[in-house]
Amino acid sequence: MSSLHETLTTKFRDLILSNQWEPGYRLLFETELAEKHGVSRMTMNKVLSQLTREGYLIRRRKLGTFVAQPRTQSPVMEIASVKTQVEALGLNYDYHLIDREIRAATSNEKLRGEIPMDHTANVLALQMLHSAGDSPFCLERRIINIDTVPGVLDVDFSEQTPSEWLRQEIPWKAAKHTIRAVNADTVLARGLGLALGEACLEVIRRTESAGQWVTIVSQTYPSDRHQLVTHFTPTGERNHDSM
Amino acid sequence: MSSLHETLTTKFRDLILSNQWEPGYRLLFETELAEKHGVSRMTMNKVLSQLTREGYLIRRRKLGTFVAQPRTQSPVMEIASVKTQVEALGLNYDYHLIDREIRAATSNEKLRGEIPMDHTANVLALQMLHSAGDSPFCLERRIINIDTVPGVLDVDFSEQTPSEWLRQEIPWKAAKHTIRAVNADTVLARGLGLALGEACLEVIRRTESAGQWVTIVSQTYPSDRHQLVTHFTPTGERNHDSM
DNA sequence: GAGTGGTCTAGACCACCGA
DNA sequence: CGGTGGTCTAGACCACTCT
Repeated sequence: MSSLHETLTTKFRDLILSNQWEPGYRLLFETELAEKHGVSRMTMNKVLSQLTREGYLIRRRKLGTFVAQPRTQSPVMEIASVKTQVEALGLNYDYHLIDREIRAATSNEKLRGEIPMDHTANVLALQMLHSAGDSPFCLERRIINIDTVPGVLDVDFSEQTPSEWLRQEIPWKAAKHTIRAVNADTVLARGLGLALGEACLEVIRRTESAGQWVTIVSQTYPSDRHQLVTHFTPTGERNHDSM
Repeated sequence: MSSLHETLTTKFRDLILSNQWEPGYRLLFETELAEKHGVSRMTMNKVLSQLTREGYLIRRRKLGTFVAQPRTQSPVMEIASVKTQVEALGLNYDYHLIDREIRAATSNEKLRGEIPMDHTANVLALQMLHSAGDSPFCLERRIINIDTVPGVLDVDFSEQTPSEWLRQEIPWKAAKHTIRAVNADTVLARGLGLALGEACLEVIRRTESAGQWVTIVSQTYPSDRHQLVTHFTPTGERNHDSM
């Protein structure tokens, strides 16, 4: 934390994560930044190289250094995008909005620790079904924090999935995934066309941006239509696919 | 791939991954390495710093630079270590070897692509039950590639779990996880004390080292006793817990 | 052609830590 | 105290790419 390049690295990273430097923003040139912050060009280069390695910046000769677009194509997001999963299987993707309501957060949602206890404002609750080639593929139940996503009430989610819309709207978000197995209850069985009690894989994703929760989504798949695949290396680099 | 420091970085990384530089091995000092490879100290420092960031090296002033121990404590391994999971719950951990046999790989295992079709040698097949405070917690079914783990046939796995033993024996291994939901069949139901058909979370891990498969393990948990948690950030850094 | 990032060097000073 | 890693600098040359 004490060295010059580390200080500058965290400073720049924070500016990007807090969206004060928006995706696409062109930074000053390396020499200008070095002079402005009173360091040598080598030191500033260390900072910019590191942030480039971390994926925050994109550098192009002659053009300059730019804040990267958040990785919408990253393996993380592949898990999220049901549409991509279905199309990867060579099947027609379709989705259908089942329900949309504006309501208070339930105490159940608060008790699970997903929403702060003192969150009193209403949330937008959506329920939808993703299908692959005429057969149901995934039942999605989502709530959205209206405060953190201004304008969300005006969007018609019957044409664009909330996942797609939010991805464009909220850059640099962090997520927590919880994965578990559940037996199909009546809602799931009817929605997904399964027998009661059939094993399903449920992926719950809680998304944060700038320290605030944005959306919480539960996506439930029939076990025979979905599994998660993850690759690990000893140093902690990982890749995720969905199958 | 063309720059000096990148070439040296991959060269050193390969030496570590292939175990030619074993964990704990002390490298030459920075100045010596620089001279030996005909580069400046700054360039060699870039190489060593990068590999330290990646977790391959550990550097200590005055002592020197050492190859790191593979991360036995990493989040990846936490998923693997059932013992750690149980103890994190504050429960007594115990495990029991149910079955051990030496047999040919089944065509089923080969067809799933987990084992090369031309693998004709026998494998060691183990089946065991992990329990948490007197109640069953996880049913584990494992096969081990005898060729890649010399001495495995002499080990008594009734005292030490194969997971622990293999972790010490095979450093720098890569793994692929497949996660899915299954209904409890008769074997699972009896082993885990569940009703037939209850939803279970199955984690299948295929481990490789130096390009060869080492072990394939399936760990099945009752859905109410286990779920996976994963944290994501926009740049692709991830952390895994198990709950 | 011109300007930017990419890389490398030689040298320097310092902090830390083990002896 | 001495040696090692950690860091920073000033300067240099090159490659790439846009104009």
